[in-house]
Formats: sequence, C-alpha cells, structure tokens
Amino acid sequence: MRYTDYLLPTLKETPADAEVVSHRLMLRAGMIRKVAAGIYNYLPLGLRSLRKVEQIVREEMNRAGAHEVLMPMVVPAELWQESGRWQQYGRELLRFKDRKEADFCLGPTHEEVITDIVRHEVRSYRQVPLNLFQIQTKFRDEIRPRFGLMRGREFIMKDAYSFDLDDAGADAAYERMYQAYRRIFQRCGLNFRAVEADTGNIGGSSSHEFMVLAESGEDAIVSCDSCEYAANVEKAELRAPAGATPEPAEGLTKVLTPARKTVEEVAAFLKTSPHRLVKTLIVRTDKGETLAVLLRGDRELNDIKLCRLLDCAWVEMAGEEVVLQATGAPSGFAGPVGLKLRIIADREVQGLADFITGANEKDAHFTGVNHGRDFQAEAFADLRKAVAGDACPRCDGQLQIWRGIEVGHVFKLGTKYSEALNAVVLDDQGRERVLVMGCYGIGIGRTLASAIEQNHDADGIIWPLPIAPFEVLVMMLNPNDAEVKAAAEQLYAELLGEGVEVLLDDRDERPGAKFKDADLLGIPLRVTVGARGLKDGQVELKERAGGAVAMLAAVTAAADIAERVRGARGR
RNA sequence: CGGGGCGUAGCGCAGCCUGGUAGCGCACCUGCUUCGGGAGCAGGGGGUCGAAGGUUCAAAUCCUUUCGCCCCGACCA
Repeated sequence: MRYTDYLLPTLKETPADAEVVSHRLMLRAGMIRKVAAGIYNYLPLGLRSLRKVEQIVREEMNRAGAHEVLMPMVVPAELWQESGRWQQYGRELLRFKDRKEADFCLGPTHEEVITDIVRHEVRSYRQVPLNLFQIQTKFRDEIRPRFGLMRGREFIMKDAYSFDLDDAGADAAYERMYQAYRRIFQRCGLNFRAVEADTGNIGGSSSHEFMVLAESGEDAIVSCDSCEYAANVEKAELRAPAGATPEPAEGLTKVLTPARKTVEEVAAFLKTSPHRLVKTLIVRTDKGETLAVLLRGDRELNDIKLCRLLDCAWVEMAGEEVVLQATGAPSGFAGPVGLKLRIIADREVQGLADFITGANEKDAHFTGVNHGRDFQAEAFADLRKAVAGDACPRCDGQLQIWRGIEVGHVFKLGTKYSEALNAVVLDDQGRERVLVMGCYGIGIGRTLASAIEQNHDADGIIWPLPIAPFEVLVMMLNPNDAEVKAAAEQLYAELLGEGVEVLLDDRDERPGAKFKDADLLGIPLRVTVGARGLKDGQVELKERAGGAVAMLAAVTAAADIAERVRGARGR
C-alpha cells in the first residue's frame, strides 16, 4: 500500500477525551474515529488489524472443530420472550419496533438465536456434538461506555455455542474451547491468565475469563504465586481460617466515641488497629430484605459472594434512614449486639474474640464483644474480598492481585437455554434428550485494544507481528531524490512479490515527520531507504520492538526481510 | 441513574468573571527554499461560538431550558 493513496490520518496531538493509552494511540494512529459514545468508525488501518485478530480467531475455531455461521443483529422479541430474558435483561438490551409495531431488539448475545437454529435443524443424537460460531457486531446499551474499543456499546464479538448430548460431551467441548482460547491469545502476542469467574446473567454452572494483564484493566484478579489457581476477585475463594475460636477474656463494655464513625477514626480514638474492630454493614437486597453483615474492620465485602449466599440478584448499602430505623443510631455506630436483624458474618469473624463493634447508639461503641455470648450470627461464610498476601485456597502459596482486561469468557451453560427453547434430540434409544450447551465469547476489538495496552512505548504502538496492520514499513526518505525513489519502489515491489504486507511511505514529508509517524504506527519492521545508505548500496532495517538496527545490502534486502517476516507470523 | 467537568475552525486551546471587530498553535491550500527524528519565509481558505428561548441598543460572554461528550461511582461478556 502506498501511503499517498491511503487514508491514514495520524494526529500529532491527543484528542482530549481519550483516557487510556490504547484509545489514544488508536485515535492518533488513524485507526478509529468516534461517531457517538461507545460507537466507532474503523478506518482502513484499524480495520486491517481487526481483520487479523478475526482471522486468528477463525483459524483456531476451525481447528477446534467449530463451524462459522452468521446470525442477524436484529432479533425478534419472541425469541427473547421465550427464554425469559426479554424481561430480565434490563435496559442494556436496546429494544425497538418495526413499522408494524412488532417488537425487536439488537442482539447483545445470541444464545436464543443459535438455540432456535439448532432446535429446528438438529433432531438426532447423530448430529451432535456441534459447535457453531460467528464473528458479528453486537450492541449493548452500556450504562457507561468508555476507553474507546475497550467498552463500546457497538462492538465486534466472536461468539461460539456448543451442543452436546450429555455433560461429559459438554465438558469436552468446553475444554477444546479453553485450549483454542489459549492459542488465540498467545498468537495475538498477549500476556494473559485464564481465571475462574462468576457467570453473571448469562447463567450456567462454571466459567473462566481470559484476562489480559494491564494496569488499565477494569477487573481485579488474583493468582497464586506457587500453583495454577487464578480467579476474578469477584469469584476468588478464600481458605477457611485455621484455629479454634479464642475464649472471651473481656466483658462487654460500652465506651464513648464522640463523632468517630469510620473504622479508622474509631481505631485511632481507642488506640488500637482496624483489624481489632468488626464492622457491621447494613445492606438491602433486591428482595427487599434488610440484614446485617459482619466483617473484620480492615476487610471489604465481596457483594457477589453475598448474593450467591443469599440467592439474590443484587445487594446495596442501606441508606441513612434505613440504618437509623434498623439500629436506632445514625450510620457509623451499627453493631450486632441486640440488633433485631438477620446477622451474617464473614467466617474470619468466627476466629475473633474481644473485638470492638458499634453499640447501636450515637457516639458509642462496645469493646470486649464476643459472638455466641453477646450475639448470635445466623451463619459464618466466605464473604470478604481477597487481598494480596491471602493464603491460596488450593495450596500453601499466597495470592497476588493483578489488574486485568477481560478479552474472553467461556461458560458451561448446561440446559438453561435448550430447556427454555426446547432444543432436544432423540438418542439411540429413541428418547428425547435436552442438549447440553456451552457458550464462548471473545471481544475482537477489546483484544486489539489490549494488545496495544501491553505493547507500546512513549512514541507509539509496538505491534506483535501477527496482528500488525502491515508487516513492513518502507520509508522512501526523499521522494524527490530519483535514486532513493527508484530503490524504495524496487524494494516495495520485491517485498510485495514475496507476499509481505508492506506500507510504502512515499509522502513528500520531512524525515522527522515520517520517523515520528513510523513510531506511532508501530509496524514491526521499518526499512529506511535514504541517500546516505544507498551510497554504500545499503538500506537500514529497524525493529520497532527493541530498536535493533541492521544495515542490509539493498539488492538482497527483500529476501532477508521476507524471511524474517515469515518466521514471525506464527501460524 | 447519582456526583463532577467540558462543548469556540479538522485537532489542541485562549477569550466568558467585568457584554461591544471571534483569536492562537498545529493541520489544510499556493509559491520559494529546505530534506536522516514533527523545517523556514510569504500569501491564503475555513466558525450559525452544541441547540432553543430570554435579558439588552448590543450576547461566545448574563439568565433559563435542552442536547451531546468525558471522568468517578453504581452496573456490566
């Protein structure tokens, strides 16, 4: 491709509304442009990389035995009503009516549609296992789109769905997809971890997220420093505390704590540390219940764990009025002693004695509080958020905390959708069997953005070659110098002849501007053709990653470079 | 949806408080010079100041409403 024929609008300055590095660099490198919040144009350069990620995904899906289909983006309401999600999914589902006033939505995910295909076309156990996938534009009306392609409302997703006769088959399909995902993200040059995850509103029995490690990630994950255990913090299990509950040594004593409301304030006032306190959170559930949750003073509640325990959709911290009504005191002074609410405690609290809690009275706390003696907790459960240094639940190691970007998620769905939509086959006994499903998603654009988050420097992008928009950039330093022009043109033609994807910078720009753009675009190999090198019959080859420079004989440069490129493609 | 912020040329911004000729840098066009890390000189084009209403002799500037966008939170493959 000739730069002068191409639409490649690079920006010297960063658009003000771009916060994360991948968003900034994609805008500056002329890959994407915003149309509306969370909705983007892909310009030619951006599309080239996007297609490369798609192609890697496609190849690995095919390798794993999945077959590509394409489903519509516009989906009739009936299918979603049949699964029950028309009501459940919430405002993220963009709904609208056609001219006949019939309800439709833009598909945010396609379990219903794929299951509809399968229930119509698959009638026999001989037709499974079956795994179908598509690479398609999704729409989710996100509450808060942000970070460019990282969290768009419209985005491109690979979604695959497996159908098996039984759980063993479904487990095998899940494992094949899991391995395919590992290959995909390796080929994209990403540093990632597969972690255990919560299934959220997709449902199903278990799932893994594929997390790209990056500071800008919106998720926190834990991983063990000595075994393979890794999980989203939402999901991370904690090892049950060891040791028996100590015997109470102190009596219950009320102390005045004027205007000391937070754990830190109370601890400082009583000259002790936060972990000697037990905090009492008053929470409300989506079912309208108000209850108290006890946690060690320096811990944080993991509300996903609490929801799983209570079997509810969400919990929230109760407002000031509810707290006042439930405890008889303003917030900051709640405690379990004498409290007329259901009390659930983190199991860490079980191992504590003689702790400090609120007294359910303004400006007062209790010291020497002990469970069993001074109050009864209905249950002790794993409710707190994991922190760095916690014991691994699987081995003797310690947990570390990372930030991660979720680029893929695989789910064991079970029969949630196949049952709702009646996707059944006859087995070899002639009996009806409900198909067991799995679903598997990859955010294509998010994967691309993640690659930039992990591969850049102060000057611009540093593409891993397999997803680079071009493999080689040939810089014609001065197009007005006939010799330079001829040599660069010849190298360009030879590289094309070798099957290399090459961008020829034939612009009549000053060298400085061209070098800056080259660094910004991040094409892995840069060949500079200039008068200085040609004097000795040489061109300069520079690797964008690492910056290694080599002088090559102009006559054999194309073959040398093509060889390097083929070695780096990793198909 | 709660809290905060911003809408002035393609991009980055000043002007607004204290109403009175719409500006700067980059980008873009023309010419000359220059050419291995974002050139110099000269000339030039481009704006309903997000929108609507109001106050005023006069509104980018003051007031009201509204739309859009960004950040934090809640939420979320």
